[in-house]
Amino acid sequence: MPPKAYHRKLYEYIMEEIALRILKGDYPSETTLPNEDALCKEYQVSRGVLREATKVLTQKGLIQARPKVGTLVQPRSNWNLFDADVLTWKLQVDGKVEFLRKVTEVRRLIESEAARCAAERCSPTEIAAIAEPLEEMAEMLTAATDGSRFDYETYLAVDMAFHMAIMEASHNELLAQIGVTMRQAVLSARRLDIHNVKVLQESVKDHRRLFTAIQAGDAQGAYDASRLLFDAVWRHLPQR
Amino acid sequence: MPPKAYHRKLYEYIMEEIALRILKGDYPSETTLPNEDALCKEYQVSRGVLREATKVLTQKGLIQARPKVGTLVQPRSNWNLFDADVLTWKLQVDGKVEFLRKVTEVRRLIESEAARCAAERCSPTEIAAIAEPLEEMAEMLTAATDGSRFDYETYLAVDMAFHMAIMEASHNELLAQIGVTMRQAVLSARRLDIHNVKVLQESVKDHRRLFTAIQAGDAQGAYDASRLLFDAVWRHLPQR
DNA sequence: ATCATTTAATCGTCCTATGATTGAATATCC
DNA sequence: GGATATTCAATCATAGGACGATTAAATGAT
Repeated sequence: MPPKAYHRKLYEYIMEEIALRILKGDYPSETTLPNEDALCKEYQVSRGVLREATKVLTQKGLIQARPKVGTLVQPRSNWNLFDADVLTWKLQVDGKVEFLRKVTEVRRLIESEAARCAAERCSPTEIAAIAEPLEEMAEMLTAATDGSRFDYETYLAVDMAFHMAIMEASHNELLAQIGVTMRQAVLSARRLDIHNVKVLQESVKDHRRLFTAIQAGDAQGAYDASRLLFDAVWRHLPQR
Repeated sequence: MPPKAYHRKLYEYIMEEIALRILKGDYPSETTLPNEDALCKEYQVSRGVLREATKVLTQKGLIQARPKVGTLVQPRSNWNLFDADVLTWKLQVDGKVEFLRKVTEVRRLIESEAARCAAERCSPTEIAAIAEPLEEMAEMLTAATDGSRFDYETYLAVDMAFHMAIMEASHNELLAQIGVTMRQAVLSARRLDIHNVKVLQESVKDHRRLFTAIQAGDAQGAYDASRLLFDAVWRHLPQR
């Protein structure tokens, strides 16, 4: 069953397989998974591999093994929501819009605060690291006036670099990591989202305003600009 | 070596053992751990157990295994900071004060926002769930005027219950989980901190103000009250 | 000197056997 | 008959050994 083409480790494949089945409800909460031997047969892997997969899933809060009774699927309230994988899985197959709104709520909170901190604390080097992807974004969009040859994937990567640079500049690695993880989770889940170049061109103005405020050391301005950006994100969120 | 008294699983013991040695610098960043056979001998466990431990540590971002070269200790920038274990370990043996300040910074951000959301959204049931531990806190402190028989551990648990109830009432499980995890990490790391009953009695007023605002649906008031509480925490943080 | 080949170290995977834990069935005793 | 102790069986937990896959480094060929 395990396709030869995967370069990921076998246990990662099995882990995701089981996780998705839990997410989809194939293995309902509060019930037990098939026992280890059965799972090994089903997925055609050794017990060692299976156990590595389940250990990690345990750590993510999806399951909990007990001798004699089996491996229990944990209720959603136990899931480790700021595990990058869980977040991605949940956004992909689960509640969709409602949860996405909650993630966005937290992202706005975190990233705006990071912007404020960045304005207060960042160094010239860090300012340059923020400026560079910003310029690239602007270039890509002006070059895209003809409508065609616009590489959306690349644009997303550059946009990500811009925001990551700001979070790094907050000098609070905890803040940065929360923000980056959530941004990545959302990115991978909603890839093909805003294809409207015009909307993106609008948003560049706001990006630039955010950068200018950080550069000027204007903490409140940076905070406000970041909130503004998220207001736009909020508006483009799918409506229920 | 593994003490028989542990009820934790063996791999958890080994995992923590290795993690702490990484934290303490016994296994420096960018170097490789001893190979699997050597580690098995050293810790007197089977390879399966060792591998379960390393899989989880990989997931936490502390190490990364590659064939032929070995298991590399990852730089701190790769560590999964909002993994509850990593957070606890880091607070226990690592940078201490500086990192604690950063955690507190994020906690204030998260918990205050949660308080705001709770004020806007919480149900009567949830209000009751917040009120109960608050009353208990007050009782414990008034009963403690004689100075002696004050159970600090219990008090901490009740205080935790109060704040957890608020975060639950935010109706954003993501927000709640970030807040709760950080609070627990800090709790286990700094247990014996404020033993001054008088300080606690002061803080009850602020707790009550926070509760009243939530009960009244006063979002801004709840937010402000929460910030005030954290200002007090901030003042009692060890000075460098 | 450059490139291809071989080698060896290490992790990756599989297999089988045995131990430990614990819920449930059974037997014992009052 | 009911409570308590005992036995049983299912499941995970741990051990140990064997072989495969990957790849950095040593070696050899051009």
